[in-house]
Amino acid sequence: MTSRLTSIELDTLRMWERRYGFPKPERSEGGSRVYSESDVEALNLIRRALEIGHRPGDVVGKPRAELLELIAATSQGPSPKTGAVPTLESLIAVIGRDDLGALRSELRQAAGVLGAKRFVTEIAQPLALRVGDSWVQGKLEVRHEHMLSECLSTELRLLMSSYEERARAPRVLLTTLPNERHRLGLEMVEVYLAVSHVSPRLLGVDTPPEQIVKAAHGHAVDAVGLLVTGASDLKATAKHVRWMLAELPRRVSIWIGGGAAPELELDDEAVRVIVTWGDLDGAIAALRRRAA
Amino acid sequence: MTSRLTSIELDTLRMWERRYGFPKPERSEGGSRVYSESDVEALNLIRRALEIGHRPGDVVGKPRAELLELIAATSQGPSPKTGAVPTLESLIAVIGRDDLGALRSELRQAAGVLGAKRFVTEIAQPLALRVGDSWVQGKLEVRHEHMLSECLSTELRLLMSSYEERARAPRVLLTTLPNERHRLGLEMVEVYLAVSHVSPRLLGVDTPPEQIVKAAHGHAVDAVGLLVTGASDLKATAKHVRWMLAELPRRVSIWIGGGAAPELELDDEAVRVIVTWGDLDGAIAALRRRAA
DNA sequence: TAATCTTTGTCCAAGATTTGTCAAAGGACT
DNA sequence: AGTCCTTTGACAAATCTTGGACAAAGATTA
Repeated sequence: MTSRLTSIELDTLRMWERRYGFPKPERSEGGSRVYSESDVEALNLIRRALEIGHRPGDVVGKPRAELLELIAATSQGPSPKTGAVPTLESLIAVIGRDDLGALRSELRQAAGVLGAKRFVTEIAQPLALRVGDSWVQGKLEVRHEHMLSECLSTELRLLMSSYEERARAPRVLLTTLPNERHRLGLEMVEVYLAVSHVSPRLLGVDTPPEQIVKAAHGHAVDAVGLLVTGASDLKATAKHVRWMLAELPRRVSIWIGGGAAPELELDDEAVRVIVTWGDLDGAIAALRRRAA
Repeated sequence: MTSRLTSIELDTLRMWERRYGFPKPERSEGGSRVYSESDVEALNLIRRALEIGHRPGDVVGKPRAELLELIAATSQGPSPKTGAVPTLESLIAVIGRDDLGALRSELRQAAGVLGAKRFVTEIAQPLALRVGDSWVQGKLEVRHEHMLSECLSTELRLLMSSYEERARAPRVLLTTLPNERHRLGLEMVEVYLAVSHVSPRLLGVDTPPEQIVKAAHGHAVDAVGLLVTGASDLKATAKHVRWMLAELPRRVSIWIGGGAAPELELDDEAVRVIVTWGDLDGAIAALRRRAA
């Protein structure tokens, strides 16, 4: 029987057996190789180790425990708790050099040292702001902003992946209205909420109001968070929000965040305007009071 | 009476009886074979075992218990620890229920069991396709597609985070031209490239051509990969690509992927049209040959 | 950057075994 | 006669085995 269970080429298996002495299957009467279950399991681990960059000579033949350790080690990455946090200036310099590798590792390190919350408030948000400004001033270009967005997005999602869903936590749906495509801010809020023991439901950007309302029902959320930047059409946004206010149950409040949020001038007690991280803390506290 | 209940050729059954002594049916007065019910059952088990890849000589004649064990071992994975991979149907059902938590954990598990490459080609890409179709058919709604995009994006970036930068690997810049906002495909390609030991540089979507060219220089890439879906303006895209061909160094090739890629009809040896994963493999191989 | 060495996957060949299909010939029944 | 099933022999196709050879990818060095 060919061991197709591992999606490893037959020739490769033979070569490993010849060179490294593993796997060493039993033989049936005719001489055919019969692989044991533990061999198959080990081969699957080896395959994963190879995918993340290890070399066959180093991993083929190692015991299961060691393989598991290897895989776990790289998937979480070494998080040195020491070392200086990079400054915004140095990060901007790295971005200007198109140095993707350096940017990634600096951000990763900052996230490890500072923790999720401070990474968002002290690095991610101000850095995005400053790079945006630099672009306006002509010091950086669009591609630099794109590169930073990608890296920050990756880091933020990495941070998110370590948070477990909490059963009793209040839920907040995060999204933007049509024609508003700034996803980065949403992801920062997502992490911030997760750290604050609120369960965020990120729905992506550019979502029609009726879909937001349906999703609010489907996810049984306690609040809907919208991000509004200067790029949005304020009049259309205000109309959409008013429509949603009428459609949503009364216990669901609407959070409107972003620089352009105050300009909407929506006057309703179910609407909360959020500009600073402090405002967000306030909104979270209000949500908990209501729940209690 | 022929036992066609098993969809096994008559001659084959005879041969098995001759060679392995199984099945050994009773005879009617005239000498015709009369198969028992348990024989039929065993033959069906054997057929399943053969489909998995076992050889007739090894499985024909084995007792039922052993056959069941063999089938169970492979159908639910090599060991009890690694459970079954969720099917596309079950995933779509989870999405339709707005069950974010379940979707996340199913995807995470699938990625762990299948490995990065197979997760992309067997889960992420087909699932995105089917959910898109379901949306068109009215079975799912936009918010479901949004939710899936977010979850897939998270998983893909998680997979990316375990790859280490390779010094000598060829580099490919990944992005889309203006007004093309499908990022998910880009992220799938990013992971696929990383697995293939090519260093991807994801620049985000909606990037002006002159910025792409500058980034290609800044990152010193060997190829520029663009994703073109049906949503793109084909004429504008073709114009942009031709402009970039003139501006980029000759050694930098342009990869054009996505369903709408062939319709561009760009005839240039520096341009590679990529529709299937196999095409991508070919492009990677060509890149390596050129580098040597 | 280019040259060199090591590692590693794939391909090839020749031989042994396994395995499905075909053909021939005989018997039983309609 | 014609049909169906039987037994038996033969054989080609497929799959496995052991090795050798080689080119490509990666790491190392100058």
